[in-house]
Amino acid sequence: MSTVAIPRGTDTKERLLRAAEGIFGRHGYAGTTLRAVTAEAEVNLASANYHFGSKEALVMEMLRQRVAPINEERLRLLDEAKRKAEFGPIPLEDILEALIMPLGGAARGQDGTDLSFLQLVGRSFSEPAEFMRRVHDTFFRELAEVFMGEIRRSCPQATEADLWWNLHFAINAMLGSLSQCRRVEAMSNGICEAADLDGMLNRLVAFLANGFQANTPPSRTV
Amino acid sequence: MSTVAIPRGTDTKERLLRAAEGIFGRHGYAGTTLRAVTAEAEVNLASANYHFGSKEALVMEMLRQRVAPINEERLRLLDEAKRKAEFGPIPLEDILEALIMPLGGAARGQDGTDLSFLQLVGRSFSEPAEFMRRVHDTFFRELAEVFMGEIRRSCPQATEADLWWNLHFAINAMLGSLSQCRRVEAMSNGICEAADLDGMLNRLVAFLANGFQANTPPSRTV
DNA sequence: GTCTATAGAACGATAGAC
DNA sequence: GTCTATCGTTCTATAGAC
Repeated sequence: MSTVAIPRGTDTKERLLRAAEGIFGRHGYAGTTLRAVTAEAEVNLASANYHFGSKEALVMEMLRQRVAPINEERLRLLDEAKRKAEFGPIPLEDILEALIMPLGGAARGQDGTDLSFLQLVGRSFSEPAEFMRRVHDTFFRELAEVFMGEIRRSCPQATEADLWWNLHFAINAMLGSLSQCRRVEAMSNGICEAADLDGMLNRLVAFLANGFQANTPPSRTV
Repeated sequence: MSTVAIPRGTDTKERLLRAAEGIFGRHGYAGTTLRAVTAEAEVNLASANYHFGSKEALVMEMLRQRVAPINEERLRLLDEAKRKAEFGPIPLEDILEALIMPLGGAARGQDGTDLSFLQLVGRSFSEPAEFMRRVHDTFFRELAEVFMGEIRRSCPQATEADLWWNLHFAINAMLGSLSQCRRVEAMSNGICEAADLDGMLNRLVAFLANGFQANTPPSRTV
């Protein structure tokens, strides 16, 4: 059930955050109980409320600490790509790489690839809990604006609606495909391996870059 | 909070299924309580267990009744496209339309477009609950095999790994984008309208058809 | 089939000793 | 900061009257 045990010597607050990450990623917010978190963290039940005040605050803090560095890395890579393009339009592939690759980096811990982390990120986006959607929207909205600025410069022929729809499809394809990456193994009878993180991410970038070429389609009847 | 009231005269079992659909779509399995379902259905709390035996059985039955007709329609459209192509390779757009458009049809009830239904379908795929993933995999695996057969014939140049990865991306983009379609409105400041179901689905088909052109990408370092 | 009532377990949160 | 103990709530599920 548990993944890798949290090392001894880690203090209670940190143990709680790490345990919450695993449980929340596996069971979602409503399915996460403080009893399960404190058991996995091997700390007292009361310590969760002592350190964070509430279940909601614990999960929020966990999410914030995890998402913030990823977004920073995304902006760093985007900036790097901008300079590489000598401040002209950035190739679409490079923009998508800046968006996607930091997820791979964050999933690669010292104990090898941690696919459950991708599940965590995906779940945080599709959570039914209202407060979580609000926070995640806030996190993501700024980032989306910045990325959209570069995408717009790289696709001058597309309309605003084209661009936003395609970005919407790309974001959801990214989060869904990565968080559900175990399914592709079952579906393909093992032909595809989710553990090949680089292969997966490169394929995803290629798929989305192609998808982004789609513009307003002609009306279609089925 | 509630959507459209369930009409009078509907029998208890049906009322429960309809109410479960709304609540589950909005709050997920763990967040769905029989109290909320029976309250929305305006029936007695005990009736849920009387008619279905358990919360799990109720949600399963609701899902089964909803997903089965959609999959039938998908196969019907695929067959129609096959005949239209005179049993040669089907254009990729037509295959994707057969996969996607039935979701739009199912979301269009007599009371206009019901976007919460798309949320329900998306949620059923990303549910953390183990039993639900198992069932959904079963539902979907057969369908994926059939569709993959046609996709394979339409993309003879692609490797098996290419095809399965791209199908994986397409399925997740479809479910994620549709179930989270409200976000695109917020993100784009109203430029994109999720209520324009046809526009959304046509754009999605175009995006995914382009994405599918992507094959094994060259190794890439970031 | 539909109700009331409640069993029995799990939940988040907290009071208060150490 | 960490514990035990427990409060008050909510949950699924069921027993039993009608």
